[in-house]
Amino acid sequence: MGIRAQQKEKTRRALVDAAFNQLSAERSFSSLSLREVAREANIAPTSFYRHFKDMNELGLTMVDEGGLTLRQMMRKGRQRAEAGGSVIRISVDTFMEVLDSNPNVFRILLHERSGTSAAFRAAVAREIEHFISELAHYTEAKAGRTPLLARAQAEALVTLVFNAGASALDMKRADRKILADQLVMQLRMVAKGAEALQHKVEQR
Amino acid sequence: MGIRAQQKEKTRRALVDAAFNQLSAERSFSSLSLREVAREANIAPTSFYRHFKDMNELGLTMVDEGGLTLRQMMRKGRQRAEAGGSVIRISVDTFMEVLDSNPNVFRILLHERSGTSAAFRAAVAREIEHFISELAHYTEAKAGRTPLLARAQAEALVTLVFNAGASALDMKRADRKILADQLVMQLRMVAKGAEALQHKVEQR
DNA sequence: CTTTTGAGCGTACATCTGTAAGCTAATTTA
DNA sequence: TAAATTAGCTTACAGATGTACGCTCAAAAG
Repeated sequence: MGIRAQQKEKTRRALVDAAFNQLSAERSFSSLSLREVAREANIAPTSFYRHFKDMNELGLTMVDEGGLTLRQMMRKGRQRAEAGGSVIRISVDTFMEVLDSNPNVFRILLHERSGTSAAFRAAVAREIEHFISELAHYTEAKAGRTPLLARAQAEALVTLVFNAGASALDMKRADRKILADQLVMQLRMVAKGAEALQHKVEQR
Repeated sequence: MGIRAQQKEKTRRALVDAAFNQLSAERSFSSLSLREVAREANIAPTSFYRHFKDMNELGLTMVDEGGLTLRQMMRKGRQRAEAGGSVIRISVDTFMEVLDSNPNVFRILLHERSGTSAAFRAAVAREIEHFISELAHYTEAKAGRTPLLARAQAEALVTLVFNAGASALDMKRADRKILADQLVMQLRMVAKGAEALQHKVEQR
């Protein structure tokens, strides 16, 4: 890569990082202005356009990147689980750790999931869909679920985890522990319930 | 009520209604400006302040009002269920009807739940808490659940319903039907699972 | 070495925002 | 009836925003 392309990539990263850094509990992506992001990245407002068509394009980039980050971290967690222990417990713990170390990555997904841009909502839905289908295949294989049941179960699990994540963002460490315990209980409910429904189907 | 107070109330309603009307899939409350709302309500921008301290105060009013509306409609649905039939099925159907007739009421709750204002998030959480505790008491009484279990179950149910509601907002009637069926399945999972966990506790 | 390219900059402008100040006119109070 | 209150208005201003336009100057291409 030439010097020029290298520098451009660096600036692009500065823009993405600047935007991520400006996210917080009080600041959503859609409330960021092009000028603010450019300022934080130390470039002139108009130079922004050398990298992204508009703020929308930057935001979608962030959603994609965020989804990828999240999935990679969860995958690492699953590897830990294969060494033994409750899959549910370990997955929840991993998720909470991700939340702790990358809150803004989670924030943009969480917020834009119910945001005002159809493109953003679709992008987030796509990321979440990755989680769901990965999980559905897992339970279909490991627990021998009907595809329909596996899908419903996976979706319920992901929904509960995501939702708990949203609550956790506003909490201190101690309260998160309680939340995590309750989440584990809820996930077990779904697992047990799916099993019961599965048996019902098999009895016919 | 004097003529003056009556007119004032009328204008206040016009403001609230104007704000609700401007909400849509592409427009969240936080993206509305004071001037826009005033324009839609046919008053001068500065007259807004005769009714609300700022947009925040209007928004919190809307959240409270919206939560109340939602609860009232769900209560009516529960009365229908007492005449016989699956509580889960009827509740889901009622919820979908509410969504269809008052999408913007649901939108503000949904969006501000993960919004950037702590006050809004707290207000929405309070409204949701009403649903959860009502439901928890119900299952504690009807199904004899442990308080802890009842709480976790109720929270899971409400989470799943709310989340399905969010997805439904983007769907056409036919797809909503499928979604509703899957939601019913998920709610049954949770109910069955909670039952199973309850038995486990009782066996000791 | 000469030419082309393009990242980043400064200036400029039209538009929108929240809200301060002070007026009007109708209702309410005394 | 006279005085006080107040909902709503007009005017005004400072600040922020997105982005069009044209320049510079270092890197890349030839």
